[in-house]
Amino acid sequence: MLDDRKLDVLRAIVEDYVHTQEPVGSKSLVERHSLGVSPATVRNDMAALEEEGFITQPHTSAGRIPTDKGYRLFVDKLTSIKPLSGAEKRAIGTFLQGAVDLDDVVHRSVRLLAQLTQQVAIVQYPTLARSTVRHVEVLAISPNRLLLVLITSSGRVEQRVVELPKELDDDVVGELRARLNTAVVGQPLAEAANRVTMLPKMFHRDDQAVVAQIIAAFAEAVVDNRTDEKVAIGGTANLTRFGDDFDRSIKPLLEALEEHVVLLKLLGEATSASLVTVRIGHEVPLETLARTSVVATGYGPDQEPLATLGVVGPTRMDYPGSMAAVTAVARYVSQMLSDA
Amino acid sequence: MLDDRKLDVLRAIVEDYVHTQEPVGSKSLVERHSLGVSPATVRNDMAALEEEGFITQPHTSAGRIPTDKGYRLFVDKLTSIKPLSGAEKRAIGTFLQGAVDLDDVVHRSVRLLAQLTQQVAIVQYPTLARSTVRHVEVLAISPNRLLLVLITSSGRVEQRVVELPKELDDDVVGELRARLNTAVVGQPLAEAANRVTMLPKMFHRDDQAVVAQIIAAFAEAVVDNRTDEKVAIGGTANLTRFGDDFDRSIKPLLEALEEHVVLLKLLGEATSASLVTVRIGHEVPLETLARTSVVATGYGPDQEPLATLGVVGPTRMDYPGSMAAVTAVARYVSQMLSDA
DNA sequence: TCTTGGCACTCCGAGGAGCCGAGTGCCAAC
DNA sequence: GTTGGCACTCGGCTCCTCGGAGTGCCAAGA
Repeated sequence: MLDDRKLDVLRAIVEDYVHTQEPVGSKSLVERHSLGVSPATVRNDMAALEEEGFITQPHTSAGRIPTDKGYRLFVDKLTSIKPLSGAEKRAIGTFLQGAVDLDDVVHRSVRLLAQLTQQVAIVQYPTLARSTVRHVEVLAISPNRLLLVLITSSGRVEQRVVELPKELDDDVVGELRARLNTAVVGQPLAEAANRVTMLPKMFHRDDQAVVAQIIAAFAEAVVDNRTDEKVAIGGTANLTRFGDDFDRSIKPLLEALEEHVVLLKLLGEATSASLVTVRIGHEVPLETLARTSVVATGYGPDQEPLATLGVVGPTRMDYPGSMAAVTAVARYVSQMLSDA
Repeated sequence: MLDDRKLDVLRAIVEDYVHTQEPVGSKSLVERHSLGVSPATVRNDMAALEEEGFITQPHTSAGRIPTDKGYRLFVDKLTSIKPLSGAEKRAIGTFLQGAVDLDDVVHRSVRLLAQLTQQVAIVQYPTLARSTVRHVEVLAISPNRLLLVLITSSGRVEQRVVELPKELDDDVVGELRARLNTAVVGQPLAEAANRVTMLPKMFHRDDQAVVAQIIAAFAEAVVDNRTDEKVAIGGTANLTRFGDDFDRSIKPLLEALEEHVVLLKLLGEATSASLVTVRIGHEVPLETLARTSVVATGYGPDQEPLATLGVVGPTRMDYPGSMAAVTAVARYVSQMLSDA
């Protein structure tokens, strides 16, 4: 039904349309690609492809543009991730080199990704959920104020200030620190909250109320999944490059970018670090973004996907290039996290 | 030269134009405002105002629109900051209530500001430069890795991981922590770096090299002014509301929003917390943003402006409203920082 | 001297006609 | 199955017209 030449035609249409952003006709197609057949033949193939729903024409007597289904086939079957140029690889290395902390890594990654793909880039912070507690610190920063610092295996540092109803002895603070650490260090965060519930009982009766309060704050800091919701965004200026027909999609996209919760839905679950997920047009879980595609992949140290990163752009985008950039950046970042 | 009525006319023009976004003519002006004179008279005044450069007409036989100079006069002389409605005040309170840490405060502020003004909001993180050291913590998080945590009076927490060439005794770490704290607690950050230079000499000869390295990392973390450059942005989706003629300004603005360094130039120096700065059109320090205005003010605990926050929008914006929102949010945030 | 009504003039922008060209579908021939 | 030919469609460009909003100026009135 769809022989090789028809697929070639589809591929050519996608490539041309992505490049020119204009409906592509049979004549220009045979001119720009050496298909070895005449425009009339291509027209026949196009009719077949349209019949199958892979392409469509904006109006009679215009060229064809790919449908979401067409892009889908293109991504699945007709292209492979194109390797990055040496220059690009080097750019990734130098760009990410010299990041001083997790924050820095994330920020550099978004910028890099935005620049490589000329699209909007999104990088989710490594989720706390699957990482473990590396250290907990308890500090009295003033007589009736305590600072809890939680350091995770993914290099993330969470802090929380706790107001105390009464002053706490240094000894008690020290004891608390020791007990907290023995209880939770090495534990996954999900588990940590459970491990500390019994701690207050181990303190002197007079202190139990206060300690319980601190522990509660700690548990909250651990459980609180706001941390998972943290994302960095870059390349919004590229939105203007999408131009013309995509204009009306800019607003909903900008709105989505502001709502981190929505954004994470866009990115989707962190998939294995080596797989890249492509969602095209209506496959995106937001009706308002029907003309938008998302290319994303998971990343994290030791092949374990802790978070997701990716790019967002018009359905008419350079899929091979984006997929290559996304996977490459994910690989580099994962590696940096493994080292750290 | 410019009698009261002419100023009234200018005010009316600005208000109408901001409201309708269309050039305003003499007739509609007398209809919508009770100026007590005929359109012909208004026309004469308009001619005078145009002569002086306060208004202009996009083309012959169109209404008038304010020039930057006109907005300037409007902001300086013709309007006062309009008080927020009770609902808005309450919104500010509830919105900022329950912020758990500095990060949270900043993010909530920026969202709030964007929502109140329906424009793009920018909030700079409190600069470290003028705050003082509240506490320094030194933690061995693994045998040859140390974590430095720096807590500032503005509630900000900076951390830095230091790789050690050799293992350090717990005693030494403890000593280092103690010495560091006595040396720098209460000092302004700018001073802190100087205070620690002599510290390594106070340690046992064997440890001096390692300690020097740690101290260097500490000094770097303190001096490093990347922290000043941190800003939060919100309300970019509002960009699409500006519409029509502002469209071509969107791209440069988005680009500026991505470059935090540029952004800070936009916001300008942190002024006294009670003063609000307005930059109109070409007064903005970026030629590409000639159709853009910035309303900003400093904020910080105890009337001391540590950072700047504000909104960015088209020159044709609601200045009184924006000024009110900016000052109100700044006041609330400052208060929260004082409490904390 | 300022204000007002009147009047001629300008010019933008909406709406419509007409043309051009790219592109299609179909058909008959190879 | 492929190709050239041909009639047809229709969007977009240009050109034109026309109405209306708005102006500037002037002469008369307060």
